[in-house]
Amino acid sequence: MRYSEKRIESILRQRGYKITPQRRIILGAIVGSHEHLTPAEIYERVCHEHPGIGLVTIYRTLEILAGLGLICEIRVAGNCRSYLMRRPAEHHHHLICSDCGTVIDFIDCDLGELEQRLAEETKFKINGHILEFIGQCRNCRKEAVTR
Amino acid sequence: MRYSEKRIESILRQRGYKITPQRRIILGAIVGSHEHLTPAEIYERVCHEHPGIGLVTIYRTLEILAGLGLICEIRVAGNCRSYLMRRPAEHHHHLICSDCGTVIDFIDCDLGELEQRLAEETKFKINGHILEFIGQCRNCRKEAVTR
DNA sequence: CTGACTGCAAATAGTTTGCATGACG
DNA sequence: CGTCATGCAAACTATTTGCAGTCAG
Repeated sequence: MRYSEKRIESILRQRGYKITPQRRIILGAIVGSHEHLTPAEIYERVCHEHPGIGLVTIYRTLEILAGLGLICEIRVAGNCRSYLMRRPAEHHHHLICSDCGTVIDFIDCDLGELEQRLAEETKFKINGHILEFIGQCRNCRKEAVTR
Repeated sequence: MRYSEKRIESILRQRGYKITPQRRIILGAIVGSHEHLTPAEIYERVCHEHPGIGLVTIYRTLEILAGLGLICEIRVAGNCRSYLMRRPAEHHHHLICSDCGTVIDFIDCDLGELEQRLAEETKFKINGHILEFIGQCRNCRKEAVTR
């Protein structure tokens, strides 16, 4: 259950954003990938189809999409962010390999009770949460052993 | 339950690191604060006591301390990291205000079962997790209303 | 003494902004 | 056609690295 490209375009149009070839191409790259992509990675992929596209445009497009909640932004080790198609309603989390950077998604977590308690104690209005497990994936475990 | 300055110095010495005045001052700043501090914030605080100390030295010291697990590194919105005294054994998490950046710590979470299930399913060796709730703190909620 | 540490300056990485040109609607 | 979007260049922020001088042990 992810938004289709068409669906996203229509949402953008509704909000008054224009559908430009660049935005189409960027969207295509994100929709067509199940991985997390950094702006730079998207840039590389997209250069083939549309040389001359600016990295800046990618940053700006990602910002809009993330602002509308159509993609989700995560922050991984190092200093860069990475974006991923959001699976709407399907709130999800990440399991990240600290060695190779592989990211696996999972959806269930049961934090409602904790969230409610925290909200009461702190008077925060809680809008969401980030849950990431960090570890070593199977491959990296093997390598670590044989090394 | 946090490490004392003395304790940290002795750990550093054990590992072959030298105890320099700069490291003492940096340590003092972290130990003396219950907030999360970015390298730049530490720099500012420390400048008064020791003008001429280099931001670089702070980065390098924080790297060592985090590497030894004596402080913990978090990544907040924006592109910067921030460090905090670690409370050893007292695994903790964050509640972050998306408006003003305030960070509140909390310690309990009950993810053991989920962690175990994920480990089985993915064959990861899970070493830890990051759990952060994002929301608006009481003050920022008020401001948002009156604005 | 000597290797580890410091601080400067410069390099790097990621991201943002100003601005003139271009194109969607 | 007006307004928003693009792409270049330059600015900015956070962080890292090279190097020569300095100091803890």
